[in-house]
Amino acid sequence: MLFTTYLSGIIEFMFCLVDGNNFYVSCERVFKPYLIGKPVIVLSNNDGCVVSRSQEAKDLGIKMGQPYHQCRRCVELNNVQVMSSNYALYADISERMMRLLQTLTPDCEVYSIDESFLYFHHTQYSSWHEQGRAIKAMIQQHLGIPVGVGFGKTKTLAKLANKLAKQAHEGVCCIHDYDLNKLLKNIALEAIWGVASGISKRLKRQGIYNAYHLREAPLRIVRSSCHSYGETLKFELMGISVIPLTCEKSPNKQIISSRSFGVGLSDKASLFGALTENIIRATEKLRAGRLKTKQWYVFLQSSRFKPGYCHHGVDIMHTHYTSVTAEIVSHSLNSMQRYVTSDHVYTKSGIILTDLQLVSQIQPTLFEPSYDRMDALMKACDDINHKWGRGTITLSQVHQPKQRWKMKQNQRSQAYSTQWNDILTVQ
DNA sequence: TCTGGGGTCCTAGGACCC
DNA sequence: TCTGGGGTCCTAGGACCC
Repeated sequence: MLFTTYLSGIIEFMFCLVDGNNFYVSCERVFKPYLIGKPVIVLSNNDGCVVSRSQEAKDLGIKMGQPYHQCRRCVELNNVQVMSSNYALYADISERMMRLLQTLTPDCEVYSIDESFLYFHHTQYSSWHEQGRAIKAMIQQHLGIPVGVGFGKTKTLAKLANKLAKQAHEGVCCIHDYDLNKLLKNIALEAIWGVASGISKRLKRQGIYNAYHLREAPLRIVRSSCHSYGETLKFELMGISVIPLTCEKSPNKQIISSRSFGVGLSDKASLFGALTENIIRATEKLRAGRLKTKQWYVFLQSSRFKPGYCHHGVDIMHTHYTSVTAEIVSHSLNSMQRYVTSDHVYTKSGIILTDLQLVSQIQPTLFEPSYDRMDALMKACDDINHKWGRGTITLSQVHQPKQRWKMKQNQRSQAYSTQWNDILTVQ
């Protein structure tokens, strides 16, 4: 286990977590300023669940992950503005935000679409709080996105500081400016990064009820209930950095593409069309990561909320590494033939690519076919689709009749920053 | 009526070997 | 009647994250 040397007062380093507030809602507000100050929610694919809420919507009691149909009445009564998710827009704003943060320090780990860990050896400002205010102002000025900034001697403490920052510290908090003992006594276990109901239940059985208890608990106790994971949490809360910053993005270990249809489907053309769409998306990601796969899993499943739930999937082992869409489509559809009967009504399809390998590290076998021409063709298709928009060239021959599996996205905003046709017009 | 999607890491336990 | 011990590898499933 690696420990970062921590000599208080001699080395003044700090981890920092910058996190976009209500990120998807904030992205929508950048291009629709009339949404500012109003309750707004963003829905998941198929307009199924709530995945982002403005503060006003949170105050109305709308929960994260809540099915839309459950809060529809509240939405109507309070005139909540509802948006379908527009991931192209969020991903683009995210990329701009991360690029700005990378100008502050090379030690920057993009952790998710809306948050990054930064590591500072020292600050040129009068305090960490001032540094945080400067970061907030920079993101606000360049992108119009409000962020929270938290500082701590470990990633776990920075994460905690970020949470506190959003509650009552003008969006900035350095956790070491406060009486840490007192503070941790008021932090519930579930508020700690990496602790959810399962682990908290186990810790409570040992008499550990808050962050302070966990930090002070004997190693033997945390080990017995949570193995090395509990140990990591304890050290991180003590201010001893155990979870390192990982600036280099490691290659994916798996790639998933799955979608619900919105309606139940049982006809072969629609189901194979949906599966093909999944495979096209997954293989595009595969090639974008300069990877190939030798093993994958395709599946069809029915609604979990209806009686007679079924899940049918096939594990496919290929003879060699490939990233050719048509090849994966053809093997997958052949294997799924037996499950596509009129007896089954499915609502979701998907593919999981596993056994991924970087193209540069693949050792070809003596008897496998040459992929040079197919790889070149795939690259040309990807380039064209990237330049002229997804779907300009279809990567599979499967007949796609009415596209009944297409997502419901009734309230989607435009792709303001990634599609020429959607660019705002200034009068 | 309507209930998301995409990831990682860890552990227990089975299978197998000598 | 009594049925070893130590090791590796793989996988399913749990737990967590956003």
